[in-house]
Amino acid sequence: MTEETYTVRTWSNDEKLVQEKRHLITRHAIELFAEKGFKATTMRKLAQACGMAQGAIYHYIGTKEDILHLICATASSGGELMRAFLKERGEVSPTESLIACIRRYYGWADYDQENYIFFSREIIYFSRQDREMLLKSQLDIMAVFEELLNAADRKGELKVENAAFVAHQILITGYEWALRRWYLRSNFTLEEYTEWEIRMLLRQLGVNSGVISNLIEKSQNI
Amino acid sequence: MTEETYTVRTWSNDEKLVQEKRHLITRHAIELFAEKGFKATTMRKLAQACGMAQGAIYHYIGTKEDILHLICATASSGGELMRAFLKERGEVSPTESLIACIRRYYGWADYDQENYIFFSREIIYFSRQDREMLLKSQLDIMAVFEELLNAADRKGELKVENAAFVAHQILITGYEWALRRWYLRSNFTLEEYTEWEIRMLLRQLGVNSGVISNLIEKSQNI
Amino acid sequence: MTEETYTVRTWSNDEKLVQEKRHLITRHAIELFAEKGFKATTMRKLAQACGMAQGAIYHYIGTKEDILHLICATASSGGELMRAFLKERGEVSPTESLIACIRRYYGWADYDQENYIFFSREIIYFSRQDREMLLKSQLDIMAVFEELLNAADRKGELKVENAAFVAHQILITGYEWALRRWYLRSNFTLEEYTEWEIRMLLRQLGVNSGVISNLIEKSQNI
Amino acid sequence: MTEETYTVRTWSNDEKLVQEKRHLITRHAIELFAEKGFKATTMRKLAQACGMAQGAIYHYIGTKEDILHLICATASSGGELMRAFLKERGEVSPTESLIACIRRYYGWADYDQENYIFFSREIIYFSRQDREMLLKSQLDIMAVFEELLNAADRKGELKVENAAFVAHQILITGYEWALRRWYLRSNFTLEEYTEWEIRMLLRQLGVNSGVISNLIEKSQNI
DNA sequence: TATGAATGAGAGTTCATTCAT
DNA sequence: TATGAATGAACTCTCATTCAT
Repeated sequence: MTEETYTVRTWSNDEKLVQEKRHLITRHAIELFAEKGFKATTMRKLAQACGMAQGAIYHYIGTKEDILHLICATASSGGELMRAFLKERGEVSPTESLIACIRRYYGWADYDQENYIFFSREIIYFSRQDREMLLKSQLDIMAVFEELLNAADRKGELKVENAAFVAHQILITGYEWALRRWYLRSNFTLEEYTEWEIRMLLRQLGVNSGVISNLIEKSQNI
Repeated sequence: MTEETYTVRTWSNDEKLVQEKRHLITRHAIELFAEKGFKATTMRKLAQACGMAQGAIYHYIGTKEDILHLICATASSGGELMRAFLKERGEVSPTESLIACIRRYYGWADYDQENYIFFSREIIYFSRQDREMLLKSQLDIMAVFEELLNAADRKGELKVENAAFVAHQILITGYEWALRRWYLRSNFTLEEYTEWEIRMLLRQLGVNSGVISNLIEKSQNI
Repeated sequence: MTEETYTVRTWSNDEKLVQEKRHLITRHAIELFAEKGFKATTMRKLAQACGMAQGAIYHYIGTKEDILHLICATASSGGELMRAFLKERGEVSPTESLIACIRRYYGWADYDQENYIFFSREIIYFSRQDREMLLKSQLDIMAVFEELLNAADRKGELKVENAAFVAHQILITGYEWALRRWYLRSNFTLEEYTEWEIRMLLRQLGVNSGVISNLIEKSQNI
Repeated sequence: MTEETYTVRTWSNDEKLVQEKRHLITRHAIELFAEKGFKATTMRKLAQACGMAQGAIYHYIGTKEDILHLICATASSGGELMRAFLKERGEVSPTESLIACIRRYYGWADYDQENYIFFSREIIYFSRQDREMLLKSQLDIMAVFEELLNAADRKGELKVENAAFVAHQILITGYEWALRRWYLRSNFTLEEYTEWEIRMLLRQLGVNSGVISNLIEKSQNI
C-alpha cells in the first residue's frame, strides 16, 4: 500500500458525503476522460454528467488534476486483487491457477476497458507518484504470473526459461484486448481470444497438446 | 494506398520549402505531443521548439489538427515498408523471412518509439480517415506476418493453427516494446527482447529447439 | 413573422437574465458597431462597455456574429409596428393616415439613427437569413405606404400613377435622414424635413395647395 | 480642389510607375472592399488580385488606410464632372439641363455602383479630411441641382419653394439606386426609375403634365 | 525593384476556478 | 451545502507590415 503522498482538498467535514461524491465524480470522469480525453473534458460537462453544479464539484476536490489522483487511488490494486482471487480459489496446481488468473485478468481487461484506455492514454497528466503507483500495480500483476510460472516449473508441470518475459506477454496480451477490442472483436470473442492465448502459452512452455486441451476444458467449467 | 482526402493549407508555393518546414514542424510536434500530449502542447511552444515565430507555422499548415494529419500521412505505410523490405532481401525460407521481419518491425518500434506512444495516446484527436489509415497500416503489417506464417506452414517449417492470433501477438509484442520500453529496459535490451519473442514464438509453433537456435544465430548475422 | 432559424447559445438557464444581458450587450454593440464598425469593434471593448468580463459575454451569446443576429431579431418588425400604429389611430382618411405614418417613420429613423447607420453599413456581415429579414422589414413598411397611397387614390383624395415608386421615395427620404442627419441638420430640423417631404409628396400627387396646408396643420396637432 | 493634407509614402522615384501601380491597387481595392468590406479584405488577397507580391504593394503605399485615401482622391470630383458635363452640352433651358444632369448622375450611380456602396459602407475608416472631401463632393453635386432649379424658377419654367430639399431628394434617389439596385431592379430598369423620378419631380414643381411628357421625350433622344 | 517568408501584436473564444448569494 | 454567474489567463489563429534575398 503506497502512502498517500498528498491529500485532496475538500471543504466538507462529512467524510461519508465526501466519499460518496468523489465516487460519483470519478465514475463519470473515467467515462468522459476515456471518451474525449482529460484535457478535452470540461468541468462543466463533468458537472453536468454528475448532476451537480460546477461549483459543487469543488467542494469535494481541489483541482481537475485531483480527479486523476482519485481515480488512480481506487484503481491501482491489481496485484492485490489477483492474490485475493488466488487465495479464494484455494490450492490447485500452479498451472491451473495460472490459467484461472489469465482468465480473470482478461475478464477484468474486458470489463474495465474504459479504465485501461483511459490510463494508457492520459498517463502523462498523472503525477509522478500516481504514475509509479500504476506501474507498480501492473508489475504486481506480472509478479503473480511470474510466481505461478516458476511454481509450475518447479512442479515439473511446464518448462519456463524466462518467466519475466512470458509474464509480460500474458499481461500485454490482455491489456491489448482492452485497447483493441473494438476491431479484435471482428475476429475473436473474448473467450476465444483468451483460449488462444492460453493454448499458445502452454505450447511454448512445452506442455503436451492433450494436457493443454484437458486443462482448458477444465478451466471452462469454473 | 489511401487517397489523400484533404490537403493541408499552405501560403507558400515553394513545394520544397513546404516539405522541409512541415518536416521540421512534425518532428518537433511528435516530440512535444509524445511528452505533453496534443492538447497540452501549445502552438507557441511548438513554434519555439521549431525556432519559428508563432505565425510562421501557419504558413505551412492550416490548423493544429493538420499536424496530426501530416504525422499520420508519413507514418502510415508500415505494410508497404515491410513488403519492400521482404522483396529486397530476396528468396529465403518463410521462417527466416518471418524472423527477419520481426527483427525489422521491433527495430522500427524502438526507433519510432515516440511515434508509437504518440499514436496510441492521441488517437482520439485524429480524424476518422486518419484513424482508419493508421489501423490499416497495422493490419497491413499483421497481414505480412500472417502470410509468412502460412507459407512456412505450407512448407512444413512450422505448424500454425491460428495465424491471425499469432500475427497479432507478434505485432503487439513489438508495439508494447515501444510503449513500455522505459521500464522493460531494466530487464531486457531490445536485442534480448526480440530474441525471446522469436524463441517463444517458434517454440509454440512446434519448431525444434536446435533449429530455433540455428535460425536465431543465422538471423543475427545479417 | 419569420421563424427563428437558429438559436443563439447560452450557458444560462435563467431566461430573464439572458434577456436582460442580451439587451445590455446589443445596446452597447449597436453603439460601438455604429461608431467603429463591426470588425473594428473588439469583444474586449464591447465587454468593457457592458461592464462585463470578456468571458461573461459568452455566457449569453455564442459568437460575435450572434450579436448581429440578436440586433436583427429585435429590429426587424417595422411593418408590423407601422400597421399597429395605424390600427391604434383608428379610422381617418387614407391621406391623413399616410401623413401620420410618414411622421411616425421619420421619427423612428431619427430615434433609431444608430441602428439605421449600423444596418446599412454592416449588412455584409449579416447572414443571408438576417439580410432577408431586414429587407422584408423595409418592404413591409413600403407596402404600408403603397396601400395607403392606393386607398387615397381610390377615395379620390389624390392621384397616384406609380405607388411603388412613390412609396420607395417616402422610405428612402426617411432612411437618408438617419444616415445624413449629421449634416442635414445644418439645413433642417427633423420637423421641417418631414414637412417638406409631405408637402412635396402631396404636391406631386396632385393635391391642392390649400388642402396640403390644412392637412399638414391638422397632422401637427396630434 | 482640396489641398492634399498628407502624402502617401512611396519608395519609388518613378512618378509614372507610382501612378500606374496606385491605379492598379485602388481599382482592385474598390472591388474587394465593396464586396467584402475594408477590414475583411486582407492585403494578401488584394496583392493577389493585383497580381503583385504582398511586399510590392508597400512600395507604392504606406499603410492599408492609405488606399482609402487614394480611392477618395480619385473619386471626389463629382461636382466638377457635373459642371463639365453641363458646359459641354452648351446652352439649353435650365429645366432641360436639370433633366440631363439627373440622367447623367443616375447613370453614374449605376455605373459606379461599387464605389457608392463602398463609400457609404466604409466611411468610418476614412480620415476626417477624406470624409469632408467626400461630403463636399456630394454637396457640390447638390449645388449644381440647386442652381439649375433656381435658374429654372427664375425663368418661370417651374416653381420651386425649397431648392435645397428638392436637390437633396434628387441626389438621394440616385444614390439609393446604387445601394438598392439589387432589389429595385425587380421593379424598375434604371431608365424607368430615372423617368419616374423626373416625372414626379417636375410634377411637384408645378410643371404641366403635357410639358413633362415633352421634356422627357426630348431628353431621351440625347 | 520585386519577392514572399517571417514577425508578433492582437483578435475571438474557452474554461478552470472563485465567490456572492 | 449548493448554485451558477463571473473572472481573466491562456488558447488558436490572423494579418498588416517588414526585410533579407
